Amino acid sequence: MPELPEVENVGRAIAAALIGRAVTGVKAPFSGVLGQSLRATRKALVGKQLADVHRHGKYLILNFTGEGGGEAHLMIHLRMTGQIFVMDGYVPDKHVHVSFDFDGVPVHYRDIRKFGRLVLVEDGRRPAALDHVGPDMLTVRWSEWHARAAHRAAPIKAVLLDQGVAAGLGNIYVDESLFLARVHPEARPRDLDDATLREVLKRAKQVLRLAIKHGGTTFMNFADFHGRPGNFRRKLRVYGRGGEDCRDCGGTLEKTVVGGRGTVFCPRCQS
DNA sequence: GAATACCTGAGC
DNA sequence: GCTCAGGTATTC
Repeated sequence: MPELPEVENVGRAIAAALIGRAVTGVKAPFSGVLGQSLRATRKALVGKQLADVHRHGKYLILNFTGEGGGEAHLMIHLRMTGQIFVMDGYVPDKHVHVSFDFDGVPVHYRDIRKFGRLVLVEDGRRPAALDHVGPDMLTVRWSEWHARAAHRAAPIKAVLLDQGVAAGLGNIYVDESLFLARVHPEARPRDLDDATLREVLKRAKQVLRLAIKHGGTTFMNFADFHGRPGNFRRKLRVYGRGGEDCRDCGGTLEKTVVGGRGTVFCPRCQS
């Protein structure tokens, strides 16, 4: 499941491989993942070159510029199973829904569940589509996050997943952050003191940074650009380990549902 | 603020 | 053949 670290790595890979190259063609065997028609997408992108790649939370925005100064901005959200491949010899299968040609370099968008979207937007950094999305989790300041989160009565896990508070955490890294901060997923932010909340934010940023460094987590579907899995999975402390031993205290990790999501935590360490 | 729709593959 | 997984938009 791509969350902020996986999206960051995809964005970096796209930037490294494609900046300076122009879109020369777009095909879409399944155009349902496009926010606009294939025709409109072609019209906006063909002939323009990739100038930079911007990430906000789990959203990527590819910014294009044309010869005559025209611009286009393609916002990508991979949701659950979206992948982008730029590999020599890659043969698209039935899950590849859109393929771009960048001056002869093929770029494929693959998405088993078709949840992801590639949408043309009007702005390269803060399009209207992101109005309801909070600041990026990696860079949000304590004061800003505190103002948005500290009064909330919902379980802290739900608040961390709420992209309107701060954007980027998904189910994996929320469970990991709360374990590292030693906070119970059902604890309510308004009942927690500032030192504890500060610890949660600090640990969330720490786990995101570390996961970026390790190429992200491959659990079900994530693979980088070249088809390689991320290797953060072996660093996971709780996610996917329900019923197994806590790596800190040796107790048994518990699996429950919080805010409608599968949740793993250590009842002894996170009290 | 909670339930539902969107999808498909994996694992019973 | 059924259930589960889950990010987000939408709807109650």
